[in-house]
Amino acid sequence: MENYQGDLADIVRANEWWRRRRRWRVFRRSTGPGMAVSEIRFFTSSTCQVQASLAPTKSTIMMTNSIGDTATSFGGRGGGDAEVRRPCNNIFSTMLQISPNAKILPISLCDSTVGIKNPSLLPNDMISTANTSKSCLVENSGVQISSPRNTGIKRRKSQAKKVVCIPAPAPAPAPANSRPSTGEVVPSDLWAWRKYGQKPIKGSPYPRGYYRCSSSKGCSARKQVERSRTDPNMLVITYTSEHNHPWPTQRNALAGSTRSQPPKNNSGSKNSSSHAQKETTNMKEEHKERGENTNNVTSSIVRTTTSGGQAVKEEEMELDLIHDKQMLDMDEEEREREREIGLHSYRPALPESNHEDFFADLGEIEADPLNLLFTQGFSLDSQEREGNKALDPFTSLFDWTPNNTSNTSFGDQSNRGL
DNA sequence: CGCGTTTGACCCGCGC
DNA sequence: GCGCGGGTCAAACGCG
Repeated sequence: MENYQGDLADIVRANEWWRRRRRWRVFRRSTGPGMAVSEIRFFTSSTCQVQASLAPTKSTIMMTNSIGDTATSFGGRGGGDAEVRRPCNNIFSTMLQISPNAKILPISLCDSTVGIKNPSLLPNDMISTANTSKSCLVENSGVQISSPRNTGIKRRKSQAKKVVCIPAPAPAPAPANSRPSTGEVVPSDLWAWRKYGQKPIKGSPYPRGYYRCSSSKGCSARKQVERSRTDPNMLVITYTSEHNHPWPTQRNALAGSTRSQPPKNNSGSKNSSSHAQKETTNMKEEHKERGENTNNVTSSIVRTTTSGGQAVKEEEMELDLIHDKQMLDMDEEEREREREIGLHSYRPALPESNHEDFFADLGEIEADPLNLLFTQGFSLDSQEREGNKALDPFTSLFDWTPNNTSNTSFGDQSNRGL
């Protein structure tokens, strides 16, 4: 019960994030690169309140919620006012809207000082507070880079890396019929990862898991997963190296995801489009069986420690890929609604220089099963979702209200071992 | 058989 | 030089 509020916040925070990503895409296309987010933090709950007051020389937005989390601030220039207050009776209902007159300086979402592409654009106080973000608190100094011991490349050298904070799924109890799990419950992403090690980290009660990409042989991409020592509710995922292969159109059969899931209620479908859905269905059922309070949602608060913007681009691609697919899957009416909303909302921006390449690259990305995972929840209105629950148990994950939070789940889509 | 996790051992960079 | 701590390897084993 202690995690209750935090989990709710996680869900809504994730919702906000995904919402924003979707809108931003529309927004960028409709208004050009003039407006971008300078800094944002989300502390939301069942009731979201967003206020924006944008003075000619400085803008400030305050967000408050019903559980006492506060304070989102933006800095920048421009004029205009915006105020949005709407109840979050559904996690998809919350949106942050800002006057189109607002002009906000561009940096990446949840960047810390090391991630801000152009810190000079930010007020000093904002830079300093970025490091204290409750929702994205990472120990920058703790990130170290590894390289194969036989490559001759020295370890701990600075190297492209990305640090992603997500709300940590509730630790999954080890299944009775298997070896106990000692690792994290890692939300799936679009790649297939194979765990190759785990180490206890000094000063942290939580071990760090080491994963490498198993989507393609020879891919040097790696990631480390650990709970934030400062905020155990957050998972810190550090990506290192780049994938040297295209996006997997289908995740490797069992890669880091479903092996432990109880199986086979045999819808029989083995096609790729049902894969993610199958995963989440299984995981949800698993949680149901355990009677867990599973409110966690995969969120995405991204920060990068690279300077060239490449890593950011990749991360944004990962996430926007999902959005794009969502857009494709939306019916026309929904898309129209998205466009309208998009004109009055904003989302974090990529570094200005990457806009063109970024969108160009998007075209090369293929659909991924995970898209479907999100698409269901985002593209249907509540009535439609209600009607689809029977077909897609996962859909109900997103049909969140303050009254039914005890049976939703999202985060625990990785296997038992993590 | 292929792919996954687990886990102890080993390697290596870094600080003292 | 030495010890510590983090990163990786690889054997053992599970699962489909």
